[in-house]
Parts: sequence; C-alpha cells; structure tokens
Amino acid sequence: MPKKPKPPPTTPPATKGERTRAAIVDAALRLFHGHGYEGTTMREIARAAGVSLGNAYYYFESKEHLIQAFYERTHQEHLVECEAVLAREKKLEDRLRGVLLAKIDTAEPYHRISGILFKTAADPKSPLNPFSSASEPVRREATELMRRVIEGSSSKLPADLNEKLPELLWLHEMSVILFWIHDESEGRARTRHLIERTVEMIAKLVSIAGFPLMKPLRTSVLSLVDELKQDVLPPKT
Amino acid sequence: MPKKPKPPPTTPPATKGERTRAAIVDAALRLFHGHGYEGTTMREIARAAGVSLGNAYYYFESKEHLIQAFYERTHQEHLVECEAVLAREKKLEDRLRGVLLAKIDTAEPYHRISGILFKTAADPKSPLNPFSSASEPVRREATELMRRVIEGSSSKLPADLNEKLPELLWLHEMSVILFWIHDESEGRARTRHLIERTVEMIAKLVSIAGFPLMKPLRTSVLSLVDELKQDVLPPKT
DNA sequence: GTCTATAACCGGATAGAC
DNA sequence: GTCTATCCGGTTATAGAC
Repeated sequence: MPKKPKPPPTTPPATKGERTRAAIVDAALRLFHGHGYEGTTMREIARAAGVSLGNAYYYFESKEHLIQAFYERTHQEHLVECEAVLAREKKLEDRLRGVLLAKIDTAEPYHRISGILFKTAADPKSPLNPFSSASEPVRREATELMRRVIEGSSSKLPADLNEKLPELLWLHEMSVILFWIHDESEGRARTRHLIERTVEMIAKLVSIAGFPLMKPLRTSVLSLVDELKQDVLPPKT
Repeated sequence: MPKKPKPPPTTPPATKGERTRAAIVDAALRLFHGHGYEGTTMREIARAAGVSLGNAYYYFESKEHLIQAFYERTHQEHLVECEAVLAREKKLEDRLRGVLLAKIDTAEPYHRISGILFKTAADPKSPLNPFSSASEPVRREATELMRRVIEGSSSKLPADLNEKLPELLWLHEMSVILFWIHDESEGRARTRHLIERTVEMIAKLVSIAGFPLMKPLRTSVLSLVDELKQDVLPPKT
C-alpha cells in the first residue's frame, strides 16, 4: 500500500489534501489543549477545521490517531533541542541531564494531553506502545540519541557496557516520562529533582562499573538486556 | 458517603443488593473472558446477569469500574498463595522468586483482560493507578508483603537498606507485571525468565550492598526513594 | 482516483418513573 | 432497587463532487 507517491519535486509543502490534514491536526491540538481530550468531540474538531465529520475520518482513522500527530511533533522538537545540548556539554552527566530536561521542556505544553497519550500507549495492542514493533523506528532513534550522549562524552567505559548502555538509558528515559506524566508539582519540580538525582546515580554507577567487584553484576545486567531485547523485536520473517 | 452500613451480623453473605451485585460481576468476568473487554457490551452484561441496563449502572459507575472487581479477586488469591511460599522458603532469593511467580500464576486466567486493566490504571486520574492515593491501601499491603519476604529471610542487610528495600521490591514487582502484560510467549516463559534473572541480580546487589565502596550509591538510591515517596502520598490535611 | 458531505449505527451513560 | 426511554459522541456506510 503505497501511501505517498512522491509528488513532483517542484511543489514541496502542500497539496490540498495535506492542507486539510494539517488543518484538522491544528484544530484538534488547539481544542484538546482547551477542553482536554475527552472534552473535545470529533464533531467540534471537524467544525473548527472547517470540514465535515466524515471528512475528518477520511484523514484520521480514529480520534486516537490524532494523538499520534502531536506525539511526532514533540519528538521532532526534542531532537532539535538536543543538538544544542550535545554541542555544548562534554561530561556524560551533563549531556544526559540536558537531553532529559529538553524532553520534559519540549513536552510541557502537552502535559495535560500526555496522560491520555500514555493511556493509549500502555495498551499492549496499541501501535503507540513504546515496546511494540510498530514503534521500533522511534525506539531506534531514541536509543541512537543515547548512543550519541555517551560517545560524545569524556567517560571511559568497559566495552560491553558501552554497547548496551544506550538501551538502558532509553529505559531510564521512559521511566522519567512515566513519572513526569503523574507529576502535578509546580514547574514539574519533582521530575526535575528525579532527573537530577538519577543522573547523578547513573554517573556514579558508570564510574564504578569497571571495578572487578562489579564484573558479575555487570555481566548479569547486560546479558539480560540482550535477551529481552531479542523478544521485543519482531522475528524477521 | 457510607457505602456499606455493616449488615446485622446474623446474615453474613448476601442481602438482595449484594446478590445482584455479585451476579453482575460474575456475568461481566465470564463475558470479558469470552469476548474480551471491548467485545462485551454493558447491555450483554446486564442481560446475562438478568438485570436491566440501568440497574447495572446503579451498581457500577462505569464499565471500567467492573475491572476493579476482578483486580481485587486476583489480589486476594495472590496473598493466599504467598502464605505457602513464605512458610516454605528461607532464602531471600527463593522467597522473592516464589512471591513473584505466585503473582503471575494467580493472574494468568486474567492475562487477556489485564491489558485493559493496565490501560486504565495508566491514566493518572484513574483510581486504579497504582501510584494514586486511592490505591494507597493496596500499595501498602504489597510493600508489607515485601517486608515479610525480607524479614523472614536469612540475609543480613545494612539497616538503611533494610528499611527501604520493600518499596524498591514493590517497584520491581510493578515492572515485572508491566512486562508480563506484554508477554505473549508460551507459558509466559519470557516473564519467568525475567523473574529468574532479576531476582538473581537483586540477590547479588543486596549481597554487595554492604561493601564500603557501595556506600555513596546506596545512600543516593535510598534517599531518593524516600523523597519521591513523600510526593506520592497525599499531604495530610 | 481523490476528496467531501450527509445520514445512520452502536454502545456507554443518564433521567426519571415506579 | 429496578426499570424504560433517551441522550450523546465515536464510528461507519454511502453517495456523490471534483
């Protein structure tokens, strides 16, 4: 099912369909932000976008699919922010902290909606689920980012740890987001605190990970990550 | 709002209302198991229970509230199973493994529904959310269980760790459950593997936690748990 | 073939009579 | 406590316009 037969490379941004699509997303985000997800009806979204209800469904399979749109938006914004951080910081600790803070800062406008996003994402059958094979590309991109966090830093790591650490850091990022979603504190102070403290801990752990005493534990952790990763990825048939 | 003015202690199990309530829950669990949660309508549940639709809503605020009923069921079953385990096992590792395996075994009949349960539980506003103040009693009970796992064991722990370890083990349990929900492997082999390996790791960690080298890290971890716990519990107003 | 609109359908939830 | 009648909103069927 070819979705987008590449348009003639002259008119880059907007066919009629794409403009309509964008109008719907914009209306949805605006209304979600105003009355929340459940408080916004598809009929309102359609009206605000200047299209009929049926037309909205022509572009988006379901109300939940509209969520994915905003998800991609913040994701892109986050990547942009990270470039600055990675160019600026040299220490592993600072790089990691910067990337995580950028995450919650770019996502802040959508905090209210994120609860719903998370709710759908939690469903094992949802394509938004971060562990599903459908979100493999996003997952890969996110771990890739973590690899850059590590590689650009001045820390020296055991080779085995170096290889698997990105996945572990991605898991940590997921945990931080989970916490953030539940965080109603002023200025997300709790999440900031969590980031500060866990980053500090991770740095400590990484710095002692090379000691001989830690070898058995390190091996356990790393081989487990390896085994479980196999299972998450779809068998290549 | 007094929900259950204790019935006269002569007739223990069933007033008319309680029988109706039970009939609805039974019908719901049966149908959920058969056609899944989304595949079952409230109208069907009402019909199968021999009551009207409106009446079903008299007893349960919403379809989701029916989920809580089954949640409590498995919880009770788990506690029962654990008694045997704790009476039998002496080593921390064995006790912990036993409790976790009991969890996924008692929950097995409900694996299919659990995805939905989890989905609702993930909503920050849901009372089913394990971090919400509404589920504080369940959370307390679960950490209490972990305390018994530790205290009955033969391991010797630093005092500070001993105090906070139950909470950490509860977090670990939550992670295992999260994994289990996504686990479609034969006999939940993947989750069993995860339990085996993580329990092994926890045992290793605990055994080296007392070494002087580990002191700073241990302090970090424990004080963080402490701080975050404050935030989860509602301020006593 | 791409896009848009109107009119149902279906099921969760509520109102109010008995 | 129990019912019937309705509402409301997500979703779908379908017909046609460009």
